[in-house]
Amino acid sequence: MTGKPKVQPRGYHHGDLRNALIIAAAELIEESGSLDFAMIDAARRAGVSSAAPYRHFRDKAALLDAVLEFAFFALSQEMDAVTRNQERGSIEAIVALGQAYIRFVTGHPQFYDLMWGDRDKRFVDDVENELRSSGFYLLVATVEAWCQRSGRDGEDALTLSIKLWAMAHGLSGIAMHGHVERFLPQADVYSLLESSTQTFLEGVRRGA
Amino acid sequence: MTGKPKVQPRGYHHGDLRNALIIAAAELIEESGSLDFAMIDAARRAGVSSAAPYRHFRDKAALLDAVLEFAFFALSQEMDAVTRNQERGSIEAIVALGQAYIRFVTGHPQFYDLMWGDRDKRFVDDVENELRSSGFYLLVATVEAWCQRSGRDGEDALTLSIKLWAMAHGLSGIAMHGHVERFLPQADVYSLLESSTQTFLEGVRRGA
DNA sequence: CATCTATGTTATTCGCTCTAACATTGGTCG
DNA sequence: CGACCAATGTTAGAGCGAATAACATAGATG
Repeated sequence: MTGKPKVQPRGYHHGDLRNALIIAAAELIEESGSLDFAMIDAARRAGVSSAAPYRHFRDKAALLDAVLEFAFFALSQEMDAVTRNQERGSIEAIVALGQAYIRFVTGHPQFYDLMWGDRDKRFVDDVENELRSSGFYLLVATVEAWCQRSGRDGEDALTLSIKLWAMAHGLSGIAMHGHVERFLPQADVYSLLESSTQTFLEGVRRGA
Repeated sequence: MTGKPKVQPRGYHHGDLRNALIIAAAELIEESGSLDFAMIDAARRAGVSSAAPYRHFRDKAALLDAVLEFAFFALSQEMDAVTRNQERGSIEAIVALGQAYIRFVTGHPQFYDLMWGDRDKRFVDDVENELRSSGFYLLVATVEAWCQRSGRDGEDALTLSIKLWAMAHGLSGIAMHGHVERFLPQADVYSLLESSTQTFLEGVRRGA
């Protein structure tokens, strides 16, 4: 997280316990497929006692928040990577962003639960907002470019982006719960997003 | 749930404890805004001891499943009610269904967490699928009617319905997390859905 | 090198889920 | 009609995990 190199001090003091705990928690979440891991297991995995984590995190929710921050960072990284291979302002670029979103979210269902689960438990701090926005504004910029290229300068790129985000987000959730398989066994969620996006943007072009 | 009348037996045996617990749990979830209620509180609220619930539910997850079933039932009821006031096969009918979905989901965020949270904890039984489908097939029927009216008989109503569901579902989640307020303070989620739907269906009409 | 603070440990408390063993009662069948 | 028994309730308590308190160690700093 902080970029410090991983070392093996093995002394009384761990040296990088905070990050070790975040990684341990993320692993436990990934392995169990649930957010209900035991604090003591994360501690054990990091090689410390059950009380040690509380020097770095006020409580379990705080550790989960750190994992959440990590997840948002990873997501925005992947979205960022994807835009590099796409022509600026093309429909393909917009589709690729949505597909990256779906790929990340369905590939890490536990992170999805963290990111979109219970709202109240989470202190929606600046970091989260910033990271979340960084991914979102990538989409906004792409949509703005598309508007210009399509001669629809008057269009509100922000509103359009929210709607496109909703499409990708909605399809992710539906796919993750197996509803795509259930109702459209022959379809896959990535092509659903592609055709949805094309249909929608065609509607925008037509001024609807 | 079972339709039995609510009575006041007040004896050693409760008489309708199973339903009383479901209601108590739903209330606690609603009040606390979280799924982490204590089993003993639900029991207390129903007027029984802490062990009594386990005669009716194997564990807490089973009680949550019952609440989930109730939530799906309530959702499909609301969607059903909405179609009655709409012209069959109109865009308005489709929009109204989506808005009912959003209204239910954002109005009961805790139910949303139940319905769309952790997948593994939940035994996805037939009842859930049936109820979930009953709401979904309401949409499918409406979309089919719209296709006919719009002279687009060849269109796959099922695929279209999944995409429309995704729009409503995605907007719900985004709105619930305050992102609509954050990014589009002057907008509201219901009109976003309306314009999204219109744009999308215009794209479909154009054959995109 | 003395000390101070960050970070770790062990021991413990507390709350909650779930089970065990026992109690009550309403329905059923001789 | 009355004896039984299955369903449904009760109290007691085991066991787990979160969080805290009191104590220990060591790495940094003057």
